[in-house]
Amino acid sequence: MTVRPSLSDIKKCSTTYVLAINDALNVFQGKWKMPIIGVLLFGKKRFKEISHEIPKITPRMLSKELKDLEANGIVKRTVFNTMPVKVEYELTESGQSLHDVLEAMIEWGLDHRDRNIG
Amino acid sequence: MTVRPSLSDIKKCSTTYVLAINDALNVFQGKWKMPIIGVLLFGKKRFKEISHEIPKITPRMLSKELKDLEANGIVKRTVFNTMPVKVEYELTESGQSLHDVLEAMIEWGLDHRDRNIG
DNA sequence: CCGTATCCAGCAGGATACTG
DNA sequence: CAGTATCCTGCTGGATACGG
Repeated sequence: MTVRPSLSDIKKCSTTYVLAINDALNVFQGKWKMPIIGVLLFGKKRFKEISHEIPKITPRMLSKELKDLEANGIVKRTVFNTMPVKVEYELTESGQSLHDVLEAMIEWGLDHRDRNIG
Repeated sequence: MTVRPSLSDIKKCSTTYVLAINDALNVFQGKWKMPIIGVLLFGKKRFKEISHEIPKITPRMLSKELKDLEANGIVKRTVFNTMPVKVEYELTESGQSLHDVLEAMIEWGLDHRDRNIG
């Protein structure tokens, strides 16, 4: 287990965390990547299943985003030579570790909506 | 304090959290918003100060992003009628509550870099 | 079932110069 | 100091149709 300075301790080296933020953003920025990761946090899924759980995503975008995520080591793709073909997507360790980020985002999203409506 | 289902409990209503994710993304998506919020988490700052702590950001982008954040209730802008003019930016309550999201992102960014290098 | 190909609009964001 | 104005490029992402 690595000991890491907390946010309030890195005041002095202010650009350090800006780089880390950019690393994170480069990986999951965009309209669809986080929703995809969110779906895959529940386990392996096939292309059609992911597509079905994310409203309005087109096959073009889903395909493209899955490739990006695979290239960044977030998602693993497995092809089964059955007939017809079966393809499964699952999160790598890196991908699974995005759980905390995603949960923080969801929590904040719900709170923010509460604040701006109720 | 509101009781909220954890990520693993909302499996059944799968689209609920997709909406929350989108709420969050709509607010802080983009190359500069999170870095700006990160800087402001350390306290009130003037335009020039923010600009100085975020490498490579142009005044055009900083101005635009600050306006967006203000419109979304994340940032508060205060003008002092001194000579020359002084303007201070600070986070609202909503903005401050992004602390957890940001810290999760930073933590993940550092870990991800470790994994892909060391 | 699991995608690709093609086309296209809109916007994010950079460069540069200028203003109250 | 705190921004605006203008111009421009490339990416993001939607629509639609087709292929292995």
